[in-house]
Amino acid sequence: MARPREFDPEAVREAAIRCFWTRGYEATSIKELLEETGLTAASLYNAFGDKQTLFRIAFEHYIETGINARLRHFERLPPRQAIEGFVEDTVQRSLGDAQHKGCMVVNSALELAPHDAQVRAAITEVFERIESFFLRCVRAGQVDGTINAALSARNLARSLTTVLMGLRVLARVRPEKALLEGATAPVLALLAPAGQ
Amino acid sequence: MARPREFDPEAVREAAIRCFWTRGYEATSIKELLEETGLTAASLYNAFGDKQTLFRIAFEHYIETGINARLRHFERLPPRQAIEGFVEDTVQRSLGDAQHKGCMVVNSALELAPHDAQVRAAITEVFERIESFFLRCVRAGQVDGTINAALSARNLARSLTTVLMGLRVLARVRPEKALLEGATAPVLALLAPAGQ
DNA sequence: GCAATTTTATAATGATTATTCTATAATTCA
DNA sequence: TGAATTATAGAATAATCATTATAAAATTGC
Repeated sequence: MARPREFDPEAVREAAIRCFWTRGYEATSIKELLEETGLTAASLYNAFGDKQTLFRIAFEHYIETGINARLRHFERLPPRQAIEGFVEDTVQRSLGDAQHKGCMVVNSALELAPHDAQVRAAITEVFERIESFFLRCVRAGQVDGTINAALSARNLARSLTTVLMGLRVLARVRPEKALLEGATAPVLALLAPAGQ
Repeated sequence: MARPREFDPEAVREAAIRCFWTRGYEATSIKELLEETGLTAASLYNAFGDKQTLFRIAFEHYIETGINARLRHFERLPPRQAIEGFVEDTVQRSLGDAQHKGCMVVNSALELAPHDAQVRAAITEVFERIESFFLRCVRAGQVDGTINAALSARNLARSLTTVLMGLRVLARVRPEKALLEGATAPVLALLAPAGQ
């Protein structure tokens, strides 16, 4: 019933993710977004509202593809392997991240969460989802004997979540293999049943 | 030999720390700094150079008082207590931080380190200092029998450092006592010698 | 008290910020 | 084909950004 848009909204969303992920929210200007997306200001505002709305759209999609999809993937593995796999995958991603972009959720947790209730709510949800992923794995592993049943499952899950966040911080400054792998080793070793 | 300045440079530095700590570098405007310090633009630029220089001065002082002084304090305790004390102190600080400002070093690690080599160098130094504090404590504790000697001291130190960073991230979003204390418990329990 | 020097206050600077206005182009339904 | 609708391009907007120019004020050594 009207002129069709010339751009692909998904490609624009991906370009927005690249911008906000690399520089953060404040440091990304509309000008940069226009250059990266190839849109004009009018098209971007017409299609996405304002900068804040575009960020939220990009952020939600990052959470879905960068966090939720990964959790669903590792959740299918046996519990001990699911935990190790998710942690090791995070280390690998950090080491392979040539631009040191880190994790967009962790970055936003520091830049935006304290001053933006909506972003904080989204991040809280992510953190709780990661914690409960670990919690389910630990409990299942304690049942099938692959994880030490003497430890508090809840605290272990929280500790694993915390290590994950800490890795993302360290990696933005010192993305060194020995450091990141060394940091995870004692916590992963802690999972081992008492006998072994 | 000339007109004396009317302001106290140390008070200005403290005001700058408050601004940059609360909002970060980019989000803090010169206007805010002038309001918080009570200075005029001419005075601030005359005395401190530009925004970047003022940040560096504030940041260096934060590192000295907020990190180095604390490390020196806990370093005097017996090794196991030094580790536990430093970690628990960090948890307490996070819980008592009504504005959720977090740690200025961790905040800057994400906002500035990837794009500012000088800041990255300062933060790398801090992270290495924390790691070597933990390393000295772990080794001493393994010698005096208060820490499990079967574990890799280097990896334990790295793990403790990582947990510390992770706490600062979590606390900016979910500053809950049970969460932060629960997250540290397994790693601190890990230190216990095999017998106990 | 005067010259020299530095700090102040005020205003102005040019650049960049996010956002919107105007007009034209491209489509669909009738 | 024409009316309605939406997308585009390009320029304009007002606000804010960090920084500096100008000139008056306050001190010291002489």
